[in-house]
Amino acid sequence: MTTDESREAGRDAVATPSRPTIVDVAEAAGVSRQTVSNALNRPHKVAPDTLERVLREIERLRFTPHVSAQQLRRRRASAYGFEVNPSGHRRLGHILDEFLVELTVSAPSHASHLVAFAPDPDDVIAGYRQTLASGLVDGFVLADTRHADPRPPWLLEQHVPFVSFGRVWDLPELTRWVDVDGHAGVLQAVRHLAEAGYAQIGWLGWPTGSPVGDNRRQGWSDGLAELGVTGDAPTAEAVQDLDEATDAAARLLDRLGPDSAVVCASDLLALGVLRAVRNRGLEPGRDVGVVGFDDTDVAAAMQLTSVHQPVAEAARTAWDMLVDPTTSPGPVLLEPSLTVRASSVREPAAPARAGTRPTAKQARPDDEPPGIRP
Amino acid sequence: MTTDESREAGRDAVATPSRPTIVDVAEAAGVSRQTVSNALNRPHKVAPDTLERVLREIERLRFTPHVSAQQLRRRRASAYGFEVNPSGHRRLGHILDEFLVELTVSAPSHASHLVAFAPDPDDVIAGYRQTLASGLVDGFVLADTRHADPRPPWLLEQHVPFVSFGRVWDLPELTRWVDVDGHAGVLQAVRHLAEAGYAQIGWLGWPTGSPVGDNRRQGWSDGLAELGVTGDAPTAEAVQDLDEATDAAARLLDRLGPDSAVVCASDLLALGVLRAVRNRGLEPGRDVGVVGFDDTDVAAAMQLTSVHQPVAEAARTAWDMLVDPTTSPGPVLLEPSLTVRASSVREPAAPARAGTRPTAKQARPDDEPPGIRP
DNA sequence: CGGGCCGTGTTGATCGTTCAAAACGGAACG
DNA sequence: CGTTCCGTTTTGAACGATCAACACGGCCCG
Repeated sequence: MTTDESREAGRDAVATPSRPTIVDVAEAAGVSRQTVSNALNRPHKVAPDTLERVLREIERLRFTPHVSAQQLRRRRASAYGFEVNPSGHRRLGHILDEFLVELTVSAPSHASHLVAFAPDPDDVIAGYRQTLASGLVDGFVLADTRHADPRPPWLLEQHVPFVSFGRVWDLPELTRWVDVDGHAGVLQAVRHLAEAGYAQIGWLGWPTGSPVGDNRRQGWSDGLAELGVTGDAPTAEAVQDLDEATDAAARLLDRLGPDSAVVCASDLLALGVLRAVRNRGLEPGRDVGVVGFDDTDVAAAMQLTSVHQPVAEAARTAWDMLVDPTTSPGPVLLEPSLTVRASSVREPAAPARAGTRPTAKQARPDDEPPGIRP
Repeated sequence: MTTDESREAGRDAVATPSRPTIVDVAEAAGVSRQTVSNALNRPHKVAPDTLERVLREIERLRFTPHVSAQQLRRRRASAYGFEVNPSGHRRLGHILDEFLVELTVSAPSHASHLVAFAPDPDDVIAGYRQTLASGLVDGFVLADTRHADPRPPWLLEQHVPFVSFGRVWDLPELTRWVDVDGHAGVLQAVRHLAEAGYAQIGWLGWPTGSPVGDNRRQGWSDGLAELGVTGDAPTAEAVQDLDEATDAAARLLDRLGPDSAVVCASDLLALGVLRAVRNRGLEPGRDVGVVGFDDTDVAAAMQLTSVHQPVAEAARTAWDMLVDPTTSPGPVLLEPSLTVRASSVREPAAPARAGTRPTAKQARPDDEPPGIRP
């Protein structure tokens, strides 16, 4: 057994600390390569005692199949690309970073992994084409889908598997996406505020035209309708800028009566409200209820009640739709939950307390980082 | 040429839209496989006219080498693992997410790519071992190194290539890391505040014992020494919690005179100062100077001056150290810059203005997100 | 009792590329 | 004119796994 000896020697010697291959396991277990392969991939086709013997040797030799070899032979990478965006990553909040983390966490349970890539902003499609053509990935997970997004049509045309976190707005016939129901989230917020006893509930959102923003605003007006509010309630608009948001919030507060509350399309807008409230010597929560959206770290830091997106669940759903195209092909709309903090609680002494809505949840201690992280 | 015909037919037919291989290019250019391979990997070993012909065919057929096949034959993945942490990702700020993005952006220029993985928190090393054993990666990029971190010793013992973003505290002999000079950053902050005219400069930091925090605090005391302050200046401590930070800041403000400023070990601590300042009816910047650390999105939103880490440069440096072990083996300590905003400017009318320190930079408009991002 | 079938295991071919070595043709040289 | 050498190109083998097909023995069945 020259091969055997040289291998064994090689493993012990300093020269070649090479990993064991399937052949090493086969020889050790006294079977052929294919049987080892079957033991891992089709255990039911292997006799029980043989199976046990092979698995024992696999364990003993710490054998792990070489992914590249598998990819080559199977003609499948079992990997998916995820675009990370070099620009715009200083946005408030990091839902997408969180989504990437959760995708990564769920990857092993689908025998897959995630490859990050950063396409050239001037030709995004080229980045996708290149990543795909190299055989590095089988498909993609899209996020941050926009109006007139070039990616979904191209992927569809190329028959490339993909899912999207966020509705694919331009292609209604495309159902392979998972999103968070912003409308429902804002509705919860309105109900919660009404229950907490605020007399009037205003809206601070983005200028109309953005699909996400319009959807959230609809949740607010539907919530008011549900409460029996008939006339038009006060609203204000601001783009994603704290100073503008503060000004808009101030105007909104002028038009709201005492004991009012404001629901916002984002945590940053809510931050503007907090600031405007404090500017006139009032206390968020006690005097004016405020609810944000996204439950970012800023919300946690500022004791801001906010609509929380179930990102981990979204990631799991995305994997399901991606790797098993037969099940759950349809769109999935996840219900967000409300993380209640001091900004929507009127009694100042009591700590943050959850509403009675089934989906409302209390801010848990581990929402805040436990230790010091620089 | 049966092979040729079937291939051509396969490409046109709906059945097999398979990617072109190196053999297709070879046949089209009238050379052998190896020559095509050489044209891409050793162009100098190919006759000029042949080279041109081959490259033209590569372009025409849109040939891209199959990464898995390369990895298998080269016995090298040209990929590196990056651990993403499922817990604790709700920390304030997202320096590490940003670092991941910048790593991804720089990856292609080193003919490499990044694979995200999430090890089991109960056995982190197992996750590293598994990822490595599968041949998916050649090494790792570490981040968030801690005291008593098990990863560096293990990687060293296994002779696995790695670099670290953040000093490897326990192994002084290990030099393969890049970090941001917190000491220098705080020093800049102190100089900037002194120049802006604040009479006294206090420190709000974490409890002593954390290497990062102690390093930053040292920058503050060295800065005061440089200014000729001899006695002990006021300091306070708080863990990473906004309420605690606010209380600590209030105590600190009691001990500081008028026209004072506070330098903080983190943006969250600085947020506490902002709050404490406003609680007593004062205005950050005009009445009390405040500087944070990390230049997170919160800092931008709250108009907080903060020490900015050159994350992109850190990522590039990390790649250099990782893939080319001959050059720059030593540790690299990068100089942060100061992003000046309203919280450290005394005249209320004037917009944020940079100090005269060469590394101080003004907050650029694109620090804030341009559009609406939900 | 011959043929088909089933459970189990083996062998040859293959995925697409690069390494190692050999082949080829022409120029330089003794 | 034979030999050596060099630049260029080609051929065989290998990386480590899986697919496809087949071999083998035992069992059932007509």
